[in-house]
Amino acid sequence: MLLSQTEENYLKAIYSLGYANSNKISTTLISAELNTKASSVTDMIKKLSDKDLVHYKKYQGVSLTEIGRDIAIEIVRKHRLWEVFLVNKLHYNWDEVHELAEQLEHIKSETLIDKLEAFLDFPTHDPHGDPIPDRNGNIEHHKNMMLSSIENGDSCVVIGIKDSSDPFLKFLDKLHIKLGSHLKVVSKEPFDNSMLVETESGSISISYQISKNLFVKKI
Amino acid sequence: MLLSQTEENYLKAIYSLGYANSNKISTTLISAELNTKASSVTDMIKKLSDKDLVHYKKYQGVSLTEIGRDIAIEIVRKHRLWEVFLVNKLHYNWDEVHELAEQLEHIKSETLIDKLEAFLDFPTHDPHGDPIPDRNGNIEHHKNMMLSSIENGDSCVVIGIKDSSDPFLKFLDKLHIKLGSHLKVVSKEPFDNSMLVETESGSISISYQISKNLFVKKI
DNA sequence: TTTTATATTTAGGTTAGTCTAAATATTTTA
DNA sequence: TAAAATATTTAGACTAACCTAAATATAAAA
Repeated sequence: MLLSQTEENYLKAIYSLGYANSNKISTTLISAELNTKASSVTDMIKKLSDKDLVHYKKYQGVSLTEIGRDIAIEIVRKHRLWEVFLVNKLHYNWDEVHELAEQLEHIKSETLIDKLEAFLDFPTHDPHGDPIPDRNGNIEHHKNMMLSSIENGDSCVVIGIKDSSDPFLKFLDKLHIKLGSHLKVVSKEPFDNSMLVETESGSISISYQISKNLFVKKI
Repeated sequence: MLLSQTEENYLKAIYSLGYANSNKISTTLISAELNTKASSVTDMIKKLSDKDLVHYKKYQGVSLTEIGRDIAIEIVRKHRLWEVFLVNKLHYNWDEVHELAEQLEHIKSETLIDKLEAFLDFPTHDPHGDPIPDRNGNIEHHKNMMLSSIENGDSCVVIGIKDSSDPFLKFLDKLHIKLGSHLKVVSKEPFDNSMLVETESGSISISYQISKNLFVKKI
């Protein structure tokens, strides 16, 4: 199945939207994700449906077929492995790599990605803590524990970022919070759900906005 | 100047055709190089001319402007650095990397290629012996000495391949000839211009076809 | 449950890059 | 140098991916 970059981007968008939302994805959601118009999405969806990559009934939204999902996961795999390359080998910062990986993920080759994976020593997670699917499309599920759900007095390690947008990552840099950072919840403020947190470099106040976008593991 | 992949490919084609041929490149030559029709080339040339990337007068052929050549050289730089990455880091064979580099050379980034170059320890030549332009577009000129011009009894080292096509590279592999190989010309056959050559792994007969596609340095 | 608001699809148009076929230049050959 | 061959350009058409505006379907509110 030889797909255009655009087709691949649609599949990826439907895949990632399927996580946050139910299984049926609306035309408008996709158009928002891809910065296109709803009518363009309808066009493309018909095409993808003809190729049996999505299930589609007029006005009922879309979902990925098995083949469609396999392809989407492969693109995610490529994206995340390239991100590891850019950060670990070329020394980019974690907030600089997304756009570049969006380009690199579309490079077509039977062998490239497996060779890259070996070269990188089979990493399991990308620089934002997101799991990297293996070559068969198996992908670890994020345990859904956010910093916001940690109780007073408990400690945890940051293992992932939910919102990997540029400004959020830059903000975390400023707070000296990164993957692997140890955090101890000192107190929580019921009024605005903010929390006082002890980090390696001192105590800081963290808003609810932030705390519900950090994946953590209790220790 | 934000160019499409197609535009970049036209510039690259004109640049590399300009080497073998005179400075004015014909429509037909370009169409042969890019596997398109002459009429398509005319269309694109007008577009590139409007952008001041080529000099063009109807029926007179094209040549690159200074800007056009700068861009072409940058693409060549990207292509060759990616080839080094694929061979040195991902352990591809030298005959497997061209197509992949054709894709990778179009990745758009202000910083990527310089970081890649540093990561590769500033290589000066790609896996086929072609010189890598520096970031200012300076590129070493191949001294034009081919194996075919070496005299009886003289020795040389292979420093480059003129025709880097897949079958030719595979053939060299079979003869155990690679960059750095030492060759001694034992005798030349005036009839068909073939030559008897001593290599590290024995004596072989080399056709004129082959000998005029190998760049060498006398030792 | 009817009306209103919103979402989705259809119809028709645009641009980049390609094509074929026809028209026009240039070059070669006689 | 005139005729024939070849090269180049123009004209008109196609596809992918997008758009706007209008039409239709679904969902929400009165």
